[in-house]
Amino acid sequence: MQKQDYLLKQHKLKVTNSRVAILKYLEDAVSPVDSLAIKKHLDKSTITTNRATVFRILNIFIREGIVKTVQFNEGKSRYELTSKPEHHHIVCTICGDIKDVNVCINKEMENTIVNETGYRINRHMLEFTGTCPRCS
Amino acid sequence: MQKQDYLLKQHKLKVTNSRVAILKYLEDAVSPVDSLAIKKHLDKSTITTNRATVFRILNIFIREGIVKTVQFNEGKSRYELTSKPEHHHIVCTICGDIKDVNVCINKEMENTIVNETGYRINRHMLEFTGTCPRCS
DNA sequence: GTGTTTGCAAATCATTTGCAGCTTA
DNA sequence: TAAGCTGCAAATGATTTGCAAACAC
Repeated sequence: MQKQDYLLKQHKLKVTNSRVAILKYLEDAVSPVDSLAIKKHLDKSTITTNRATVFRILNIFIREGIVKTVQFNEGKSRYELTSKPEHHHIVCTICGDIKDVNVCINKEMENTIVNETGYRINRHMLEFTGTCPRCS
Repeated sequence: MQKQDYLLKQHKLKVTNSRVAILKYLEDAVSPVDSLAIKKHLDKSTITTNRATVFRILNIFIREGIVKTVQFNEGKSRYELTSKPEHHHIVCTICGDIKDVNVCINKEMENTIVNETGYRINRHMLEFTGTCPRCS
């Protein structure tokens, strides 16, 4: 039994080719991928999946907390595994390349916000925009 | 001459009712608004504007650097004036309420990223998610 | 076997575009 | 008047949904 099968079973989800393949693809992805990239990847393999199915699978994964979305002002969502170590992204405004960055917000900052707004904080998201070495 | 007229002229844009009204609405907005909220606001006044026109105006303002977009994983864009002092947002996952927060990334952090990735940084975006005092 | 998934086609939602008529400068 | 705007309707692109057939367990 593959580890993807195991993860699916843990969440009481049926093990299907598309789901396993999508999980594998997300594990290998070096940056958040969009639904079309997932679809194209599957098309290259023996597994043919419908676009609607890709979205349905992704939404189930999101509901289960396996996947989360990121949006980079592209008018579409990108998806990545929540199990990836916490990180943020920097996007090249010229070529669209996305890299992970490992800086993070400190507790002190969060406390300031809690005091300022009265909100309880669950998550935060940090995104940088700039030009990559090649495009600079 | 109103200050909105002046701003439009500075950018060599013709002064029209819709443009002035959208600028005013954005000035009064306490958090980023979406295209529909803008349209509804205009409908309540004497100015009737087409949805397409709202988008066209917003895109011109973005091109001119008067307005910028923010996205909160809602599948749509929100808009705010770039002239607002630099700030970030915290979004309530329950009621969707959005508040400004005033913490910011420090230089040190940016330097770390520059060294780590080789990217040149133009902008950054910080977003917190949590529950507002009322929903907590 | 039965409840879950999937494919397909149609629907929806945000946003964009072509074109003809109207307005601002 | 001319370039720049706008309305309208149709196009686009991402995502969702209804329904009937196929599949996992």
